[in-house]
Amino acid sequence: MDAFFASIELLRYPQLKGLPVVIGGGRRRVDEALLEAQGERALRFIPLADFPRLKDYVGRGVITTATYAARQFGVGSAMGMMKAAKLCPDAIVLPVDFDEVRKYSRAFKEAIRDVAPLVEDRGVDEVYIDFTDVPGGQRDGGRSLARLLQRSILEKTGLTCSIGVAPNKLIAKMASEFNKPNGISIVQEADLQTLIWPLPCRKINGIGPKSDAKLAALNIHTIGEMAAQDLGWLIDHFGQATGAWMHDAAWGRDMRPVVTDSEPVSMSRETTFERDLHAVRDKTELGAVFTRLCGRVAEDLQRKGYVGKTIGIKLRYDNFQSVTRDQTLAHFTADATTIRQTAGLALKRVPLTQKLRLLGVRVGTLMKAEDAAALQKLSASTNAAGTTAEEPVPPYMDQLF
DNA sequence: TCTGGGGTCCTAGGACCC
DNA sequence: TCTGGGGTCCTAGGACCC
Repeated sequence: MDAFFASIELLRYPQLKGLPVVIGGGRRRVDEALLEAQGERALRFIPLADFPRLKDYVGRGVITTATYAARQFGVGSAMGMMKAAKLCPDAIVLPVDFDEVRKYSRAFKEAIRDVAPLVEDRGVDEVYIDFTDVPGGQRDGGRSLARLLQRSILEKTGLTCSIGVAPNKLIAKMASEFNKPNGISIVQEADLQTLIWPLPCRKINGIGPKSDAKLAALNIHTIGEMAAQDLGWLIDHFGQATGAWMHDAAWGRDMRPVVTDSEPVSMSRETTFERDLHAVRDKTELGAVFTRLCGRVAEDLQRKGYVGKTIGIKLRYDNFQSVTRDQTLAHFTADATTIRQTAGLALKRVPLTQKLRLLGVRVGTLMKAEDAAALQKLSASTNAAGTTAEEPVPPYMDQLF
């Protein structure tokens, strides 16, 4: 989806069309005052001059999306708000409306599934579609179907998207970047040398800043240069798995299927404080935040019907260094109190002399709550038969089952 | 006035078991 | 007269993605 979060706000405030607008996180809702003063309904009609500007922003947020007009100023995703404010002080800044984002996310995916059912979720604003067997999918090298999808998404959401069509996910992802916004790009196997090889390695989904820097140090800057390396040489420098993957990627080879359903591995909640907190001096505040995070994770698990076995905490010191601690329970849980207690034990294993800027809680090794319940019953009956030692059922399981 | 939040996957070491 | 070869589970950190 093109500039997804920003485009959603533009539907609500059409008067912002063409202007530099950034959508930013941080819990300081810059438009709270506006909302209070005018009410949600009236906001649509407020004059431009009343919208909050980047230069007035206070807080530690980053930009999640910038409109194309804002990008002209060098402002982009993941950039700190304060830095962006220097580049484009008069850009209008709005907070992410998560409910609205989820709503449009569901809507555009539904529009796609109506046409092509094999869809892999890649986050709120991105999907892979396997349209090998969709009627008409092969016409025009896929262009007809891509156009149909764009039209249908626009009709149902008012939003535009960019589509890359290719023989596999790796190339399709790169192709989708070629014609933004509202573009279609078709890349066939024969186009590898002309369209893919000249690109910087960083364009490969999976090559991040670290790998890119390492490649650059080895004097490899383009995908073509990567493809020219021996498989053995890449393995020597990047290890068996990564080296082999890099070689395949550079040659446009990717056999990964489009995965239409997958189970979550972990659920987490984390927060960056408005100011750095000290474990001792700000003990009360920190404790309250910690408990709230545990409560929210528990809520998420219960709402989605999962239980987990590994409780983890994450914290980030004022120097931005992060540490994590894990603790695995004997039983699955989704109970806030159990999570809080276990996370508390994990927190005790971490040095707390330095100030903290972030605290997070995670629950991993997830299982569907109903499967865990079935498992519980099974082991209970085994116990009754006397084949296994009796295991006490911890109190939080009562609540669950 | 640096640097969000929610995820996945990989690696590597150690404990422990047979 | 020095110490195997699996396998699994757990933990910590880090790269990367949207």
